[in-house]
Amino acid sequence: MSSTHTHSKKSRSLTKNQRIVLDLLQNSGEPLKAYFILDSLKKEGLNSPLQVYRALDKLVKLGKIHKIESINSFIICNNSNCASNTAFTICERCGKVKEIKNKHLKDSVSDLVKDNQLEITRYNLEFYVLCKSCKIN
Amino acid sequence: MSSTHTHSKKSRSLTKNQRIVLDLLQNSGEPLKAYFILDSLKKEGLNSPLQVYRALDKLVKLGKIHKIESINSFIICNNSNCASNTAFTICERCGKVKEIKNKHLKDSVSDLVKDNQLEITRYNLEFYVLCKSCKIN
DNA sequence: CTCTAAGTGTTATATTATTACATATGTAAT
DNA sequence: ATTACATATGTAATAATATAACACTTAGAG
Repeated sequence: MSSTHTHSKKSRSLTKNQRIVLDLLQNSGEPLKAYFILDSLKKEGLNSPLQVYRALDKLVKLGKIHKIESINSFIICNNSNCASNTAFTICERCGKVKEIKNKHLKDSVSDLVKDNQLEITRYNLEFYVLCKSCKIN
Repeated sequence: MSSTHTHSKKSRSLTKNQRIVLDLLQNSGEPLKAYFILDSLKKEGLNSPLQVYRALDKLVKLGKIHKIESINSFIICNNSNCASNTAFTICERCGKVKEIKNKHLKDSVSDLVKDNQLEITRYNLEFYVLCKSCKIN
């Protein structure tokens, strides 16, 4: 169908499936599970787990989303360019997840990685916390 | 049966299932998957996944083993008392996993956690690396 | 001995993720 | 435009990982 709209030279533009999965994660802001994403996007035409996993894989590779390993969930990347490095806090009580934006923390990690002569290609840091509202109650 | 051997007051002694799972992980030294453990211990009398998962859960709680989230595997704890805090390197090429024993690194993490006013209850750090032998070849 | 917490054994099922294969699409080079 | 190639798609089947539910047993404290 008339594919003459402005797609210019950007081979980086996302496909339809990648787009709708990214949009959902963007709008949610929370970590979502693959099968929840599938259910949510049935009406958009997603029918099988594979369609979701393929989109997720691609988005992870592009650095647009992250996988939080310990809860098998995916979340939009809030940093402009964290590449494949991730750092999260996860509330042990309510499960709330936040990406750590703190540049100082990330720099510190980078430093201590160097100090310890680890040749790191990337890292995934999961800090379990008691979040503010859970601490109060 | 005669349970008159010296179990003294230590209610901390492991049960049979916990024991054989721990022994397997101890002897292996590598990360093992739950269903691999199940297969390996069929001859010892383990018949169902649940028996394995229950033993693993308990051993994790006791701090005797760790779960490496990103590969759904379990590994013996090499540190005397890392509680539930874990730090691993994972080779991106061969998959080899090593627990980071480096006290300096762990101290540094603790420090920067304090510096950043994160109230951490525990953490799981996964550093992806290119291990020595993979770097050479 | 009795109570209780923890562990066991088993079946069934839920959740998470991949394999395989045929088809379609986008991009670049001819 | 035609070919070639990498990437993406759609679909069905299945693999891999983990938990629920239930009846029963064991170990240790009082």
